[in-house]
Amino acid sequence: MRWRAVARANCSVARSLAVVGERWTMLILREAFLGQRRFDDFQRNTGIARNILAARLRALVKHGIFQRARANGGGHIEYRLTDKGLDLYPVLVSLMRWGDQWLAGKDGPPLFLIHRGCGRTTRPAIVCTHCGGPLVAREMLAVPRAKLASARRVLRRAGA
Amino acid sequence: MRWRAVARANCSVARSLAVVGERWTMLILREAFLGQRRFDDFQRNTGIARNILAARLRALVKHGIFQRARANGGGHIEYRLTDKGLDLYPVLVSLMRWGDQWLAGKDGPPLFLIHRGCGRTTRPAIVCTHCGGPLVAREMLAVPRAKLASARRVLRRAGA
DNA sequence: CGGTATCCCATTTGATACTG
DNA sequence: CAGTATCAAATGGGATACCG
Repeated sequence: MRWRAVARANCSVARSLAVVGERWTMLILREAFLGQRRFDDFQRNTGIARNILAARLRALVKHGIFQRARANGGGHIEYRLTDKGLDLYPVLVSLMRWGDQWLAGKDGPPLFLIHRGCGRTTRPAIVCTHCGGPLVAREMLAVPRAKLASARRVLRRAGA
Repeated sequence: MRWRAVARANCSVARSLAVVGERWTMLILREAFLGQRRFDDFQRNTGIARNILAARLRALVKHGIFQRARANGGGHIEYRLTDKGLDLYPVLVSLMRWGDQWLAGKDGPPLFLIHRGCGRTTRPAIVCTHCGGPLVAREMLAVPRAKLASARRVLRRAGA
């Protein structure tokens, strides 16, 4: 299979990767979440080549992740995260958390996240929206929509 | 900058991407989380070229994400997720959720996640470990370790 | 089954220079 | 500032065949 076919796979992971899985794209998004909005700032902070950056930004705008606009007053050009773009935050945070946990030097994580709502530094976790418990891979079952009903039956019978 | 330098960036996102950010790698991991463990199954289910798959698996083993071993009884060869590998689950789930939300066809998401613990299908979310509230990008502040103390002061003074 | 070995092509990349 | 233009070099990708 060609990589390009991945965009049309019946899998949300594959489709997402087709949009944000290219090299550099996540680092551009990182900068965006850190507050950067301008071409040259993206360029400097990531070290990406200018032509590649231009291509990535174009694609991200096309996919509705950035909105390209002039700053207030008609100043410079800005790339602002749309709602669709902002919604990628969990992906970035998950990557960061994993790196914090498994790849950090002995100084520990370089960056901390403060949750304005509660004013605390937080180590975000992914949880079950029903029971609030942390989602651990081993406790999860992935079921294609067609098999949902039967999977539920089996689980119930098993006394879960 | 060269891409290779990214692995040594002082940023957990960049470092993580250096390990799992290559093309195909996430799709291999997806298969692993769906229960696959064998070369040919990875190959068939992802459509990746065999030589590339071999290279990716080698790298993932080297990075301690897979453990390569013979199946019980000395049968075939298996790639099993280590703890480090299993810990990538949130990354995969976040990608999947974003795709579910923004890229799914009109049939809706192709795959559902059942949390064995509570027996319900769940839509995982990333939350603050302190207050339990959902983490929304706009409500977060990223602070380099060196500026942690001052950032906290400012927040407190602001009455947050 | 679980890979290697080859070979070739396509794409990506990075550097640099240029422009309105 | 926000890009284009160009171009050489590197890498990655895919198909196929082969092997223990």
